[in-house]
Amino acid sequence: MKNMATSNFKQAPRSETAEKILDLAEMLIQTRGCSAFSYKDISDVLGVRKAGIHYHFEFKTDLGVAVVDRYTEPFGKALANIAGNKSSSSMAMLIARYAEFADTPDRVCLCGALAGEIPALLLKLRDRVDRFFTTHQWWLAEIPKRAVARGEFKLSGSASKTARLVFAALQGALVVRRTTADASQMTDIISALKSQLASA
Amino acid sequence: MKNMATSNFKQAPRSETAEKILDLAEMLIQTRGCSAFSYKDISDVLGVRKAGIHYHFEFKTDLGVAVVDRYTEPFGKALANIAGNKSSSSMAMLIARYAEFADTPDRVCLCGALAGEIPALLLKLRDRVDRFFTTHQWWLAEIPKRAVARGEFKLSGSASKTARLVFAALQGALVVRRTTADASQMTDIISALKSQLASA
DNA sequence: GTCTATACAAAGATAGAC
DNA sequence: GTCTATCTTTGTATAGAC
Repeated sequence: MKNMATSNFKQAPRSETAEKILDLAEMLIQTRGCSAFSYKDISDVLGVRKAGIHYHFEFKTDLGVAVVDRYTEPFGKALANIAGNKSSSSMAMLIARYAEFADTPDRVCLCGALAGEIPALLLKLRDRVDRFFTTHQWWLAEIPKRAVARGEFKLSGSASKTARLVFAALQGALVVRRTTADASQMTDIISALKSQLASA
Repeated sequence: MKNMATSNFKQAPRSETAEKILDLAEMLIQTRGCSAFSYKDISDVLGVRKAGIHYHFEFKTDLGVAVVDRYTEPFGKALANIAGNKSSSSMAMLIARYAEFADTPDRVCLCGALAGEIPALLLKLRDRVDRFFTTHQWWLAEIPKRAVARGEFKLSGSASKTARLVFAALQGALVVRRTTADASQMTDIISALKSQLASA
């Protein structure tokens, strides 16, 4: 787990079209999943032929990897930021940040969406999803540990188990919310999570 | 929410081949998702042509609906059973049952998998997933309420909020576990969940 | 460097053989 | 009632035009 905090995915600067393709692909994966979207979905919107997309991203898996890398980077920064914050509510900040980041209606966490079809993905992409999850759960354990060290609150159970619960609940909440299209699905779960943590 | 407990999906008796198709489709949806599997995946195993599957299930959506209905029925019965049980550990039974039901490595909850690609599904199938989730969360609120009524334990927060947290955590746990292929992902979350509920 | 025309395979579904 | 042969559309990818 060494150097987990600083693992990064530096990205080459990209053309404007490439960024638009990434935007659309990200949205499509989050709403429909990776297998259910095609280059046509993207080319239709951009007004080029399907093959035009292949120039920017030769294979679909490459496109998927690029989307994940771009998605992952600011997320990791936000977590590091929260961990460094010395104020008294880092855990709440963390949950809020997480919820907000995936706050677009109909979207789940990008990596949550991909995790749902892991066996259908090529290894390269699978690894990215795996890494995203591992990193996040590491942070979710690390942040409360630091808060405890600062005397912010006490921890009853194991930090890593609690971290896993929080992470799973957030990922699951995004999925459940989608079926009912009911925003309270998300807010209820977050409030339950907070009150559980407060008493821990 | 009336009659939620008894909503049922009666099923016509089916040929042996049809049952085999359902078995395979269920497995494929749980591992790869609905969009990522095709009739060919099934016909290859069964040793018939793709069109042979279409005889048993004319459209892919029909197959999906049949899979969900078959999956849903015993699940609902198990929940009703647990709710009726007068022993002292219904909540634990519930969680155990839930975990066990989806205990096959690499599989997530069937409806969790489908929820991940809701916008890519036809309405008929979407409704089934929606109903599964609604029913389950109803039970997850109802079961602790009954336990409280029997003096099994006290409830600090709202029952329905807690129910939503439990449900989301279990769904999320199944997804997260898959990426890491680490069984402790599931057991850690369940144990964290139980200890949270015990203190509630 | 950017895109179009085209190829090739796989998808879902129909019509008809047994 | 059960399955095969076949059709059409869509999906991914290559080769080549501008």
